[in-house]
Amino acid sequence: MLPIGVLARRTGTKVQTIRYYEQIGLMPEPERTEGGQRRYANAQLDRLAFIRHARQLGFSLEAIRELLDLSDSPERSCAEVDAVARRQLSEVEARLARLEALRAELHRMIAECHADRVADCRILEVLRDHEECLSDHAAPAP
Amino acid sequence: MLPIGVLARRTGTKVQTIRYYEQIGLMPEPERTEGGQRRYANAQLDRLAFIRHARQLGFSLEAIRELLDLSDSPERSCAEVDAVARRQLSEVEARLARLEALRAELHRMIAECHADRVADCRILEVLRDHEECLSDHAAPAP
DNA sequence: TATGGGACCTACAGCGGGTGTAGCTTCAAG
DNA sequence: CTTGAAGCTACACCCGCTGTAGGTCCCATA
Repeated sequence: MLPIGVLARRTGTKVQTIRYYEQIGLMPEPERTEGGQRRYANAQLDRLAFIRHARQLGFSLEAIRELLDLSDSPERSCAEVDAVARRQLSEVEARLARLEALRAELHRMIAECHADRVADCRILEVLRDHEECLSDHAAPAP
Repeated sequence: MLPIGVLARRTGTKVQTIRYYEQIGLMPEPERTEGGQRRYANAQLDRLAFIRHARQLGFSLEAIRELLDLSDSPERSCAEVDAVARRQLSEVEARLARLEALRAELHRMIAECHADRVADCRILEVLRDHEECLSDHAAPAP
């Protein structure tokens, strides 16, 4: 039975984050010592590792909740898991596309500026005047 | 003198967002009618357009504050403006790199899964077991 | 000039996904 | 038995907004 700090170290999570996951129902309430401290079984360690890994891949906590639910019913079709992963992939691809447009615009802005004084700075000019901007870029990555 | 709603429409900003910018000191306090409603001059319209455009390019409100300050002193060197833009560019590039790694991993996960049942799903397996993962990916885009 | 209804006002709560702090209590090694 | 690290709860805060409640103002039309 592991105390929360060990769980934290082994999964690269902050202690507060683990308590936060418990609060939002992503981690189950663990056993407690007589003094009220949390003690985790190995299953909880695995679950937390799963959560962290999915977070690193950019899955939202809601998507992770869904994946965990699915993973608890091993006889069901894995098409749903596939769908969650594909959705995540297309979100990542959308963000990539937006960021690539931003990179291009920033590049252009910077390359165009050969001024010395702020008054003649192309960068500020482009920011001031949307017309000078090539893309009508979408919002930045969330 | 424009009421807040007109400013909002012309810059594609929500009314609440403009009030929020005022609250955090990014937009100046405008004049008011006798009844207490905000009335903006054209300079404020330009300033808001600048802010929105910079936001679309992914600049943080802090960076925008810096750019606005710089743009208020036209005799200064524009090297500082350049630095802010380059910083933004490298942040965008870092996010791009991370997202590209994530995309590759998600692709691989999805491609490898030919299972029917959740029990044999490769996607969940990879998520469960970090060792199966190629990259030791950084955190997702913030 | 009265009225109606859209636009405006303030104040505050909430989103996601945590992080940080204060002020305690508990655990375990020496 | 002491001590200090680690744990506990409760709450505030980060960013960048967005939404809501409950009220007030403005101005075009009748």
